[in-house]
Amino acid sequence: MSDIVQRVAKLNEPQQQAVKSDARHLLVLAGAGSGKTSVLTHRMAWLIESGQAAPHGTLAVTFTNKAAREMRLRLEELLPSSPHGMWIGTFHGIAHRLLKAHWRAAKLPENFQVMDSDDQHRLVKRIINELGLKDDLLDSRKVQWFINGQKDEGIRAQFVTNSYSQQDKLFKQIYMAYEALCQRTGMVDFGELLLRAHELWLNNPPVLAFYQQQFQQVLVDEFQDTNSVQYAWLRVLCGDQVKLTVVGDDDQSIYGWRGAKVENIQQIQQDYPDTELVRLEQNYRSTGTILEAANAVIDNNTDRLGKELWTAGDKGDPIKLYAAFNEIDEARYIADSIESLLDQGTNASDIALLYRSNAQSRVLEEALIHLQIPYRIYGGVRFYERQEVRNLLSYLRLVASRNDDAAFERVVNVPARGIGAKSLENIRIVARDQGSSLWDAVTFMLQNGGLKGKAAGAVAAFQLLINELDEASEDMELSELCKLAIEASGLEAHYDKEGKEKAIARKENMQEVVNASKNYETNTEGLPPLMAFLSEASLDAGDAQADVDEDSIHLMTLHSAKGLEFIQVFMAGLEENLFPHRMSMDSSTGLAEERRLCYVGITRARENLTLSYAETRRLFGSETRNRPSRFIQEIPEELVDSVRPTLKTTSTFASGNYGSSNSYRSSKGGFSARNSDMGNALSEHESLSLGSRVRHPMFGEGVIVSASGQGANVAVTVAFEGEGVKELMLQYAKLEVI
DNA sequence: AAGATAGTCGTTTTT
DNA sequence: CGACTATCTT
Repeated sequence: MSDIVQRVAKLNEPQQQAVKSDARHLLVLAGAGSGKTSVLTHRMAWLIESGQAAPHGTLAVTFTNKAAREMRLRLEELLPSSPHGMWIGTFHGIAHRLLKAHWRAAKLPENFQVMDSDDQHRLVKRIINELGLKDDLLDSRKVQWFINGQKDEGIRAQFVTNSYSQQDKLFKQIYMAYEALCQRTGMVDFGELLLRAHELWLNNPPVLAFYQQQFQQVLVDEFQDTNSVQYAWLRVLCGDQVKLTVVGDDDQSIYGWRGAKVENIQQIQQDYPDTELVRLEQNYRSTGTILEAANAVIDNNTDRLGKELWTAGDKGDPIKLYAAFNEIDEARYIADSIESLLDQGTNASDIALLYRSNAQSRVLEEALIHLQIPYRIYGGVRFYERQEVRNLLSYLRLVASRNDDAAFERVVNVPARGIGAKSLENIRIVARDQGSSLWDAVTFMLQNGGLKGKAAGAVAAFQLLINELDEASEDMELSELCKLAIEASGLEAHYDKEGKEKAIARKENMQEVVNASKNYETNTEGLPPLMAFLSEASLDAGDAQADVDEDSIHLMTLHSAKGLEFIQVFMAGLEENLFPHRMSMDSSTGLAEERRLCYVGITRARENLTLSYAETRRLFGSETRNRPSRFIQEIPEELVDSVRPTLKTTSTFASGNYGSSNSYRSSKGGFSARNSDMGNALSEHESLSLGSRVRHPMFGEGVIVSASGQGANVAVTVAFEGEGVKELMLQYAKLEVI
């Protein structure tokens, strides 16, 4: 106890108030870098050490697995003994745990399986087909989006508001069929986990009472990210006994698109008028300059709860801004900068490279590889989303649950064993007609001669394979079962045949699954190891599996960067249409959320922040020109140091694509953006600048639209009239200025 | 039935 | 550009 008292004494005044509060409901509004996680973990330790909560009576909810792991780690440092029995996890993870424990009360099969969004999308497509609704106008992804949106709001198919719109009626019809199929095959999607967990409380008073008895303290991190169901679930759980602490920051609400409701912060004060409010506004993370920039940007949003971060620290270095010719130039600049940081002795792990969308990572990676800078990507194509990993897991899922249709469809013919589209279609029809899973349909068809010779044999062999794996699993460790599945399924031979680099990587990844499974051979909270492993695979992206040892820089989206901090931060791609992203630009709420995302990005930096944008960017196969992001302009000029000064220019930025030289226009007006300064690439070639008209002996006349490289390696992109866009090395191309 | 090839299409963020 | 589909050839 004395230990924690001493530690708490080191916190600042409002932090201590939050940690020690004995209010029944506590709302902590915590700005970026104000010690939010620290307050949360200290409070948990405080509550336990002071006897206000038993370890197993403490429930802490986070949004990401990373955050949950981090919290556990920090608690281990604070508590004399490891936090045994505490409930720490994501909303989804905790919902899953509850449903596994109370599957009967939740009206689920004991071996229900969790679907990820890819499984879900396939299922939606299948239903659209089966209902005979396949139509170019019906976008399966929109349907998926719709279903998830309804579930986020806690609305089951039958309660979807009736609408006269033809589309809404269709959506509702598909949702109904989807719900029925999931129930029939024991499949649960992400939204369903939360919805069921909520219904578990509502429909089973004894179960609810049990947990209300068990939990004395519930704590929620990143509360601004809770959606309607999560909030409802919390409210029911807390009843009029359990104490609730929530921590959040309305300025960091970046998941509105996924149903998150910032309003929950106000809602909780309405629902519980006695809620104690503590604000944490002192920032301990960033320099004065970085903080000022962040404040200036977020100040452009209206409807904020109001909060101004301040720091007692130094102003620090100015923010760097690099205006790149194109995305390759941008990547090169960033990689060069990182290299010199490393040369100066910065740890790679103190450097982060952030971007708006995953698609941006490839070019950046290439530049890093070129300079042999070790990096690690979070997110992107996640480990458990890789094709070979999913295939392997599908075999295991079938072992765990024969009714797992998603897994069945995925691997019944992978590797190819002669069960083609026709056979599968027949199986689907039987399954639909008798309302069974695909597996049961096959069993039925085999008994009744519903499948013809070749396909019948192949399907029977497949069933036998799964059954044998199941039997074998009885007396071997999980990792051995994985190994056996790789061999017996034929996946190993399948990828062996490809024999290329890719195939080798695939086999390595399958081996990685074997390794990962070893962690689940013991200590699985009462679940059978296979079950525990599979649900973890669905609920956790598997980021933790990547090589943790090497000191490497971090690459990730701005979204995944939330909650983290780095000494050096690079934010790439600050261009209109990319950041803010074009998909969120047509509404003021969308734009405000992009701005909060920018705020999140800026506040990740402790000492140095480098922003960059590219004047032209190759995206979706064609060259695009975008203006610098409005967020750049929102940062006070005096805080920014332009690496390549922006001058008035003769060119303008077209807002859309342009493919030929015709659409490249010169104009006097508009935005200030550099290009005639010629920066690194063109400065030695005095007569050339972006926008220069040139003549090539072969291609004729054209306009220079971008340039990159240095010294002898300057490359220019020229839009030739009639010949299209070409990239030329300046030292070889015989270009003549007109 | 399976593989190869051509052609189309849509492109954010994540548990 | 690349993931997915439709169509072809074997």
